[in-house]
Amino acid sequence: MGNTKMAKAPLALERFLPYRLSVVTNRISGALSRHYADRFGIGIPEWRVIAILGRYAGLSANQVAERSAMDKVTVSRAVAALEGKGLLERERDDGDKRKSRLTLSGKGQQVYAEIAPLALGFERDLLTALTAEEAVQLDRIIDRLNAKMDAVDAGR
Amino acid sequence: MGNTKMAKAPLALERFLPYRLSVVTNRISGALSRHYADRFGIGIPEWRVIAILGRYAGLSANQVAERSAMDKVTVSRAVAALEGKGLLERERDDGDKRKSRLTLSGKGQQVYAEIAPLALGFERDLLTALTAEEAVQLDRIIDRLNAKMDAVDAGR
DNA sequence: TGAATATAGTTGCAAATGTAACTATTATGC
DNA sequence: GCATAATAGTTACATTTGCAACTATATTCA
Repeated sequence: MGNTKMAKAPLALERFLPYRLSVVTNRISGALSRHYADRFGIGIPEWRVIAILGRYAGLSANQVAERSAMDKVTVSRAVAALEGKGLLERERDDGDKRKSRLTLSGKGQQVYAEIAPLALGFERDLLTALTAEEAVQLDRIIDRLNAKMDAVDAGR
Repeated sequence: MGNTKMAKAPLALERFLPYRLSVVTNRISGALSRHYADRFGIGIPEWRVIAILGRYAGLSANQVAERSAMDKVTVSRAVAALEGKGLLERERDDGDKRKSRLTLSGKGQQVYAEIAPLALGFERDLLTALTAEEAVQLDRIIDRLNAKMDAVDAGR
């Protein structure tokens, strides 16, 4: 104990995990969003709402927020934007008038049908950078980091 | 071939890698930045500039931008903010008057000396969620994804 | 019942960020 | 050596985002 040679690990930003994660993630998100921003004129929040509703029609805005890990303000604005573009319809819930059932319009479903394969193609291409094993590892690692963040958030 | 049962993989947002990466990364960045935003009143770009200059004093703003993966506008604003807070000093380069040598002031070095261990501690805690092996895997995976994005960017 | 509390969703305002245009200085090529 | 192009850094503007406050409806429980 008290090894006097023990230097403090220096902080090298380029080796710092949160930094590294942030850089690579932003590069990936940026490239992906350029795809559909260019072609469809929609941003990430709108795309997420479409992706959710494409699979689970009739959710409320709050349910979309939960499933998309976005806060309700972001969802509210994305929903308003999509409605304005005629891609989404709201229907007031009769049981609880605070809520709305959200569904993609026909046009919205068309967009979903075009974007979903595009997104999956992007993901497939991205995964060519990894071996099948690494893809599995990454998946598990993300789960563990999320679990860790759950714990961190819990103590707050 | 032609397996008629082969359904198109549906797009499940919660399994979609760019989405998963984005969510976990934002959680981590958010938690980390709360640490030093609360205590030191600085944001991520400023923190990155401090981290770089703490190790490499005298770089120009552009060199900081390269090493921190931020664009030059972001760096310019972070530098101006840090200068305003008295954490950083600029010295016009005599050879090339467009450039400045950037260094942390004494106060800036103090802040660096406080934040660096805090950040490393956060990283260490985060890594308790992973085995040593997984940490190595994640490192390699990030490198490969970055290399892939290099290739993507090159074809642009 | 009805006052207090909680929930769904929206809006307003301020801060953060990105793109493009701009200034100042330096390098290049004819 | 001068016109053109490149580079360092800043500024302006438009967009995005996040937080807090707000409206409307629903729930609780005294």
